[in-house]
Amino acid sequence: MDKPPRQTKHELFLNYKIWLSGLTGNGRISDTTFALLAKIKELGSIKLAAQACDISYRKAWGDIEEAEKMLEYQLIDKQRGGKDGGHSQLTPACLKLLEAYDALHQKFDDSVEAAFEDFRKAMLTKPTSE
Amino acid sequence: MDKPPRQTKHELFLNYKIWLSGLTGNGRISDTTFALLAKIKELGSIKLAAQACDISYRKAWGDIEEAEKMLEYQLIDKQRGGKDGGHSQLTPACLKLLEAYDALHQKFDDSVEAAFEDFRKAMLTKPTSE
DNA sequence: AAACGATATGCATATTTTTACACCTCGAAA
DNA sequence: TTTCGAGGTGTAAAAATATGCATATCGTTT
Repeated sequence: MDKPPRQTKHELFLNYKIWLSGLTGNGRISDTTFALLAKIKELGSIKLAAQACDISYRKAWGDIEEAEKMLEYQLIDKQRGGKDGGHSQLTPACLKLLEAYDALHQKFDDSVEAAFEDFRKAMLTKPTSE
Repeated sequence: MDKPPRQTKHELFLNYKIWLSGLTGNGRISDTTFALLAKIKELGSIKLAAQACDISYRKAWGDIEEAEKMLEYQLIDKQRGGKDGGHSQLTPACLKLLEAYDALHQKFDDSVEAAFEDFRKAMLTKPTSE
């Protein structure tokens, strides 16, 4: 789920993770949840998306429930029943959120790139105090 | 330990965490470990620093060991024995690392501020697809 | 050489997070 | 009206993390 980290001297890598939370702090929409949403958009099913993301259906469902409770709006239009059992698709609000998050993530990547480059350079200099 | 998150519409907050890892991925130097190192620098003792950071000595020691194993160089000069029992101080290499990390974190904060502002604005617009 | 207190370490016990599994619900299509 | 398979839900098991506790080690100071 996490982006492949960047290397520096001493075989050191920088990693990061971002997530959204509500006021109370309990409840979060993590990277993995967004990945799940993206897969639901692609595959049209929570079950298939969970499999694709290599997490249990139970966790997938719980994460979505938590996110919807936190945001206080629907992320997914869920259709149950039918010969095919059912299917799911993202709500317009969810698509918007997903887009905004993707853009946010991209900006993060760029920023991290720059910041880590400075870090790498700093690690090549002598310490200011002994 | 994590920075206080920023708010947007829907009482939404952005959180993030950064950490360093080695090649294998097992082993990490987290924000809390850097905070611990900073406290050791300030207090001259792993025990006191662990108390100040509100973590167990056991965890503090484990985190340091893990970090040193990962980096393959000493972060702390540990002195055992003596009337006072012993004390610890950061190595020059650790001081350098700490400085570089602090700068990295600051740049990160600034970038996050800007990126989240864009995110917040994006969330106020209509979705591109229905 | 005895004492003191922080470093050092194993291990058993929480706590948190994730998975596994059982079982029910739904409703279009056969 | 029966069937089918995904949606939906509780709960126990498992895995990953963190904590607590006991105990040994070290070496300067007294």
